[in-house]
Amino acid sequence: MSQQLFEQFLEQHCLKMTQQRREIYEEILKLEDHFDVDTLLWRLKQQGKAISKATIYRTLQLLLEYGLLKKTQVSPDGAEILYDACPEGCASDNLVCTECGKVIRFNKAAVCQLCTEIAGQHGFAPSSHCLNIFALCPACQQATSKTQGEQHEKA
Amino acid sequence: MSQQLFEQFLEQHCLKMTQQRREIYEEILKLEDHFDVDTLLWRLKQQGKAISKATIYRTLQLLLEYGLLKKTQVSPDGAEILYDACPEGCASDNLVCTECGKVIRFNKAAVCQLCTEIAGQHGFAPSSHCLNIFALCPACQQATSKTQGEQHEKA
DNA sequence: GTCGCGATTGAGAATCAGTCTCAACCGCCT
DNA sequence: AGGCGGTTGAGACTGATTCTCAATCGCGAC
Repeated sequence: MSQQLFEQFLEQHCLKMTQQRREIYEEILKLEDHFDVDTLLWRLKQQGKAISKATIYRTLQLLLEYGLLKKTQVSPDGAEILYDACPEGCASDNLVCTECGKVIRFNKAAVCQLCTEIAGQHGFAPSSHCLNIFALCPACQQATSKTQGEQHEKA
Repeated sequence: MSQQLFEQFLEQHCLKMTQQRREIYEEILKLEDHFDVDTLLWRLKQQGKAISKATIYRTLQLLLEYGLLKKTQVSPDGAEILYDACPEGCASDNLVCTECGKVIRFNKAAVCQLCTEIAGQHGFAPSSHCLNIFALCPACQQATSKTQGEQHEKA
């Protein structure tokens, strides 16, 4: 996804490309996969780009509306929500480590197929989906098994 | 899921079964599948059960921690979050109508299998997952196709 | 190049969901 | 019945997000 795409979107919807929108979007592209609003705010501030909170939220709102961004729940109890830059059309899913919060994005045709199938069974016309798999990453598995060696019962 | 189960959980964790907790949990059982905090608050108030906001949130927090409840994002842009009563162990998924917000819960072994497989491919040890399929329910499909008959191009 | 209009912005106020505080209260064990 | 510690309620508090509105900017028209 590029600046061009963003500009196209703005134009299509009779919106203006402003300095602020450009900077916010550039920063999102740099952040790649996923980020939270605080990080974005903080990084822009670090670069002396004094864009107001309101503008950042407004821009994120735009991106969400046009599907250039989506929100994702990154813990089973719904605690944290990150924004997740999302290449158009592609419903990318996340593999989230429940311990360290590491997120791996992936894109499996099988998931889309399954969703379409399930929706079809209920007479629904599928549009998109959102799958988060909560699991322990290799590093955290090691850490955990070590700890369990010491105290074998749960704390 | 029943009151018994809840009592077991409380006991296991050295927590007391109070009038308030019982009433909140009863109401959640009545609400079945999914609900939001406002609905719960409102319904309890309707019944003259003047349970404070704080207590309700505290109880929900408990249920979340012990996995008797989970949070679910019910729109692609992450707008609404519902609590979703969740029978133990079973990771149930949702089919959500993007138009009217109707939610259908389902439970497909194939989804779990796929998640386990994907996690495995990345060396992750799967624990749970959360899948929401966003689609148009039959009723809303009809409504939409009618509208499109009148104005065939996008608004 | 510059004019003008409507869209956009910034600063801070407002809102709102959720959390915290702490004294009063209650469940449960003895 | 008595007492301890967990639980509750009311409302203050917090922090994220949205709103307000005057000042500013982007961009098409001239």
